[in-house]
Amino acid sequence: MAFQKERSAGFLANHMARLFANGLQQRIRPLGLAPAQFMALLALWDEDGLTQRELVQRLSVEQATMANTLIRMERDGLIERRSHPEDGRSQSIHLTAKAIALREPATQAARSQNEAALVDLSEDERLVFLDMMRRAIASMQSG
Amino acid sequence: MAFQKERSAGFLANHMARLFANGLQQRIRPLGLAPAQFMALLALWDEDGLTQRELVQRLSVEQATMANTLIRMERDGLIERRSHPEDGRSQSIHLTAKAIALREPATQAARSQNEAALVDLSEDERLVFLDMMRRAIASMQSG
DNA sequence: TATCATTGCATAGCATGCTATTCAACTGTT
DNA sequence: AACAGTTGAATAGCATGCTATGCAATGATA
Repeated sequence: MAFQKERSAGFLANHMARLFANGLQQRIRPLGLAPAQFMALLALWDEDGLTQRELVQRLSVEQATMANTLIRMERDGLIERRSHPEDGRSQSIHLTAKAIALREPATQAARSQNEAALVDLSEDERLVFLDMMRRAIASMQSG
Repeated sequence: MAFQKERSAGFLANHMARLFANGLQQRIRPLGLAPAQFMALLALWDEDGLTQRELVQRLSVEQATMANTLIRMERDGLIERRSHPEDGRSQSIHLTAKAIALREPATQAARSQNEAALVDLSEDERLVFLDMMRRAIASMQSG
């Protein structure tokens, strides 16, 4: 029996995630944001002054990935780093006024992209869909 | 109302796709394959001798992305290019014996990864899940 | 206290994916 | 045949993500 990519959850997940990322990128590019920067901002809008390690935990990416994203965010004037008073190894990451001001337009762009993706699903189906994704994530994380 | 990433389809899709890719990578690394190479092989196992343009259409990636993947596949001895008899611009992409031999173990690895991801979903739920992903993909492609 | 392990972060190197650009080969039209 | 437009592919440049290393600061322990 042949392996059919259209019946493969992994293939579909990859394709879907690329479309999400591309769509979000189109919408937030005018704001001067890239998708991974937006993800980091989500965590920082919720709680400013996190350390790199805490961002890594909240976004489930590798430390090296976050380090590079933070370099680009600092370059783009979205964050500044302050030395941590209690631990000379770590820094706390703080939003600039520019980044704070982007909260509403950026989250609105993300909501708009989610809506575009789920437009064909009913309200009930959307809840089921999100739940199934969470369950797949949990299975892959534990396994 | 705050934007909550755990309720965002895009955020979950990104996370899920990364876990799929990482899991597949672990499983096919011993075969000397990378995830994007596996995706290209899926199309070529099904139909050998495709052109780069045809691969682009089947896998829904940009031409430049496929060009780079093919460079790595040629480097790794998975494909060879033959000049197209009817069009001097294009080449047909052919599998090597090495790539042909990888079909069974590689597709088995992918099936295994899909199973690990969906282990918590019933057979009916899996069908619903795949269908919802296809619908989200269709919505984002058309919109 | 001297040593060893752990932890937080930076860096190198690579794969994947994108946009933009370039170039050569093909097509169609005049 | 000559020109313009189209198409197939390569390349440059960048973002995101990963693994593997290295290093300095911290902690724990003999």
